[in-house]
Amino acid sequence: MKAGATSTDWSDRISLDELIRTSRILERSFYARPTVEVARDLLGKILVHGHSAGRIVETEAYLGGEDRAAHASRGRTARTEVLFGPPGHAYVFFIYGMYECLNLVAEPEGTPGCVLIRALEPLTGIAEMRRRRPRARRLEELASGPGRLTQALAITRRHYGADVTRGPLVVRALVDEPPFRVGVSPRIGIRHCADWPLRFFIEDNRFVSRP
DNA sequence: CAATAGATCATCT
DNA sequence: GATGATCTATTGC
Repeated sequence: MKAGATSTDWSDRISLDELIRTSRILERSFYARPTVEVARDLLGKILVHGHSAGRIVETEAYLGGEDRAAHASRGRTARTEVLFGPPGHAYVFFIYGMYECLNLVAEPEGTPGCVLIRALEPLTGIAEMRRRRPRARRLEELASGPGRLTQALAITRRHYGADVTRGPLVVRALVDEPPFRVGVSPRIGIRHCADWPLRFFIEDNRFVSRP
């Protein structure tokens, strides 16, 4: 693909078999670190659900305590419970009456913090993703956005609390991860702490939700 | 292009 | 009863 072009090539970039053969599941210790580090290091990792998978190209860190944009800063409730539990689990919430957002819990158990997955570069199971998001006209519209990627990978609130170190929803690391530059910016679509630099993305990647 | 309205519900005030 | 970590279609320049 040439830089600047958009893609209407809907074929898989790699087979699921080869993807699994050339990657390893991220263990829980990866997530048991400061949220900002986990958010940055999740870039380039592979999110797999069933037969569909995509490369994480954009994330945001949501902290506890002073971070009023984070759900956890409002305290421990039924919804935010998983944020205070052990790392490496999914925090999925419903918003705007229509969309689900996927987060991965970070920090050691007892300390809240999570990483919002904001955009994926589709790799495998693209036909399946397209079936779930028929409105996507280009590959760039398939999973670039927090509401879009959960639709594309069929992730719902049923995955609330799911262990992403095992099971159908997992995150893997390529053994030979291609190098990339990391960009940093304020988070998108929030009202509190709107200038904190907690959004991370792969520079010059066409699948980032907003350049 | 950019700006804006509408969809629609869990959670909290 | 208001708000929100969004997306899409539509309108207007």
